[in-house]
Amino acid sequence: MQVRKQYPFSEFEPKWQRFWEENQSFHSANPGEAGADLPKYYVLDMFPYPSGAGLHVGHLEGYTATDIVARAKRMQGFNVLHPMGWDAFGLPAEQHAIQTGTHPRETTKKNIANFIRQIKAMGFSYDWSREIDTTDPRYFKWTQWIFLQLYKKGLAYVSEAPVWYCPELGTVLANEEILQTPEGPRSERGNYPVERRPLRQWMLKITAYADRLLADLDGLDWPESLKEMQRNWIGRSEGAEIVFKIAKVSKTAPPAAAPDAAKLPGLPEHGTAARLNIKFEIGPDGRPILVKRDAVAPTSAAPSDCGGEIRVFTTRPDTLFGSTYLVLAPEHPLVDSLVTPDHRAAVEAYRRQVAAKSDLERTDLAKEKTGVFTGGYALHPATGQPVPVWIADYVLASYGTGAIMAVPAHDERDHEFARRFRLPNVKVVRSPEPLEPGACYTGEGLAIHSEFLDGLPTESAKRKMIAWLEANGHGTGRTQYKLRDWLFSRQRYWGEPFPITWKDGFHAPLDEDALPLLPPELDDFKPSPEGLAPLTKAKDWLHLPDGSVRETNTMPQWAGSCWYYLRFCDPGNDGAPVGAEAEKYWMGEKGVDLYVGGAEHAVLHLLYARFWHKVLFDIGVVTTPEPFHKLVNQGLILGEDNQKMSKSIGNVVNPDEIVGEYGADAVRLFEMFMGPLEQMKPWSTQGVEGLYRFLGRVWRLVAEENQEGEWVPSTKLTDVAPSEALQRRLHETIKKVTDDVERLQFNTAISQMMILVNDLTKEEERPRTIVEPLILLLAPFAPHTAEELWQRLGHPESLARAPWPTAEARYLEQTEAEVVVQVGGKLRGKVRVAIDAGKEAVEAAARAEESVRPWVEGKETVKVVFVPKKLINFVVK
RNA sequence: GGGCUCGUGGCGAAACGGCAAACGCGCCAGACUUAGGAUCUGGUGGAGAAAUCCUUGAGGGUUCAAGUCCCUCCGAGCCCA
Repeated sequence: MQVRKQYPFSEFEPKWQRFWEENQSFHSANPGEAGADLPKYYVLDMFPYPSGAGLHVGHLEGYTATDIVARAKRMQGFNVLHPMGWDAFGLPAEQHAIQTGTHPRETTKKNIANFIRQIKAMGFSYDWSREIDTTDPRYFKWTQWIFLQLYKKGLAYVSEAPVWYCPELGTVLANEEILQTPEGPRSERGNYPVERRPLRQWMLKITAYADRLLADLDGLDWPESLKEMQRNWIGRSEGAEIVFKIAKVSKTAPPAAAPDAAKLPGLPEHGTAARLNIKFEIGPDGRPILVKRDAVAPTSAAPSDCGGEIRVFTTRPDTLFGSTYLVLAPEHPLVDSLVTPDHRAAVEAYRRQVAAKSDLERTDLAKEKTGVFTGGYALHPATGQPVPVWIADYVLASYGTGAIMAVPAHDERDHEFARRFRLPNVKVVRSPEPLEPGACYTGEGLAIHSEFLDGLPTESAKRKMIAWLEANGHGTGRTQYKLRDWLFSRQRYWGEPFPITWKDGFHAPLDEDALPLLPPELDDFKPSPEGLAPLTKAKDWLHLPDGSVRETNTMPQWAGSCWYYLRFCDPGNDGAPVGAEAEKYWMGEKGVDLYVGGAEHAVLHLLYARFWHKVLFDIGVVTTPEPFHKLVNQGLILGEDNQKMSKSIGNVVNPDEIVGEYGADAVRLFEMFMGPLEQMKPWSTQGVEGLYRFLGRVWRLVAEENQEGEWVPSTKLTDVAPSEALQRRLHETIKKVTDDVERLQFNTAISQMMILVNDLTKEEERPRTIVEPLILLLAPFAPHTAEELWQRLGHPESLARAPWPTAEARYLEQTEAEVVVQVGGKLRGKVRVAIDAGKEAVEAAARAEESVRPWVEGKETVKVVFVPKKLINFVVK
């Protein structure tokens, strides 16, 4: 049964969408165009991956929030940049291509068309002339160009890195597609086992920017929790790298000869590992592990590989004298040369045991520390005494140098391990307060039992130890980052090809005027069984006349999203990623003024984009060091059952249906009314109905239905002068809505408009001078309804750029105030007094108040607290 | 295990240290109606006949005054390990 609509949204919503499109109502003026003299405001959504599933209500939340800001700012006299585009390279379309043979371009095109339909049905005020698509050659030409700039600055290098490979699917997978399960790592798709395989990879040297990425966080208007996540991800720790000489090696195993690289699984046919200065050893699992990387960019982070000494990293060099043993990661390359014959069996057994464990088991579930003694010893650099070398899985090969000096007295994990294996414990820091005997103290204090450090507080002890290490050649001060270089290549078809060729084992960049480099046409998108990229199949494309071959990896999906906000400023520019003038105007001092998107991008996208932006800043393409000034994460929208929306539970809300039933404006309002933008909150279709009713009430302020069922001007809407109370309510509303939009508190802005509408509904005659500003305030939230009512009120022009109402102080002024009377902090009554009444006057009025008198009479008043216009509190005995 | 965020009616939520629960959903009653799952009006945290008392995860503290600030604990979520 078709329920009668309260207002004809299904007629006027498409009508205004058409109007806005035909009139280009939301065109943003670039420098040189009319309108560019206005101050700019850049409000950006994280552009979506156009999936086959279409938009969900979570997208709509962020998009509605930014749209409200964009529309309000336009009315407030800003030249607003509010664009939309497509992060359209990606795995699902390629996976679909592998299964069906449909070219990813076709799937992508179809999905984008669907997204556009859904977005336009919501009435978002995007400037569609700026639409960009990362898979468009006119766009990725510049993605490739930026890669070349990174390459030329030495920030792109080749390495041999292990990647996840799934034999069952015949493809490599990104980290995000791997699930950690109790049975070990598995593919998200299909739940097949996956394994690490070393493949030639491009890396981007984001670590070179670690310090700036960390330092510049401070000036950003981002959620503190998000900044903290980035800080943790970068993971800067200051300390020292300390060298322990190996005391005696009972059996020196000759280093495993580098096997013929071409025979290694997964190496490209034109593999040139040896010339790339890549060296392998055979790991404990029989697989090759990388020990040395590309000579183009040697990294100092490689585990110590020159036998004879063990390098450890510590943040507490001041505790060196308390170090009683060393621990290597079981995978550490030095283990083989350290282990003595009588310990070899135990070490091998332990390594097998560790290899079988998932990372989860190694860390979280491993309550009891495990490890074995290698039989080997190292010399303590300060005391010259031999210290035993153990291996244990609580030390990870991938962090620091893959080796630690254990200080049981002052590190929890070392303490636990030492107790379990009865290793000695030497206290070298005195805690300011006495501790229980045998306790582990990890805080700061004065150094003891540390010879030349004795008596120094921790900070100076650290400095002095580093100086001593450096002076005596036992180590150096060092800053360590958890952040590692960015693995930038994928063995995929549907991504940007690298503008790189190979010849005789050397890579060379393509000329900039050869860009864009298009991917070859293929009809089979499967990677080869060895995990080679699909591009290797396109022999014509691969081989160049001069005998060189093209790079066959493609860039990851992150690449296109690293700079799209710049392209929006100047999308048609054929000579540069963004023109200088457009960049200067739109990216201004603060870059993007407001950026809204999901918290799932808190680290990767936002860190990668900041990195690229800084590189572009260094080469003069952009004028600010940071891209996004203010960032807000919209909260997740749960299903009506309070669970995460998922197909399998069947609680997914389809926006098309809801929009069809209640209209886009009701959905927009509800999305904002649910609660604070940043908060996680459940969907409620009944709640949409509430906002639908609200819009119906607003509609009926202006229009009423006649006998024929037509909407005609309401007879109750008149030119009567508003009451003082109504006038005040309007100006309160203007003030609150204006402030709340600025603070992105849309839920309370809507509440305030509801209060005004409720007041108006009760009036026999509704003054036009109140209703008109209300419609303008509502316009950013419910633009179709507002436009339609604005027109019905007799305005020929769209209100998209109508001036925003201003709250006038004279209507907000009060002559009287209601003062709360408390006795002993409890509410006992209220008195109305003149707005400027002083303490004495209010006290007298309060004491005279009937409801108050019994509580104060006959009692001694100790104190009277008076807050003008608010409260008076009698403290009695 | 560590870090961060958060616990308020039946539900979503409001609340510069100053009247807890605005606004909406739901529910109850009334009006208008042939009708109401439309609209309009009123009510709606708990106990109590009332005066009044109790109430913001639990417990403590600071303050004339605490949902809000501080400490301990419990629980949830996110991130990291």
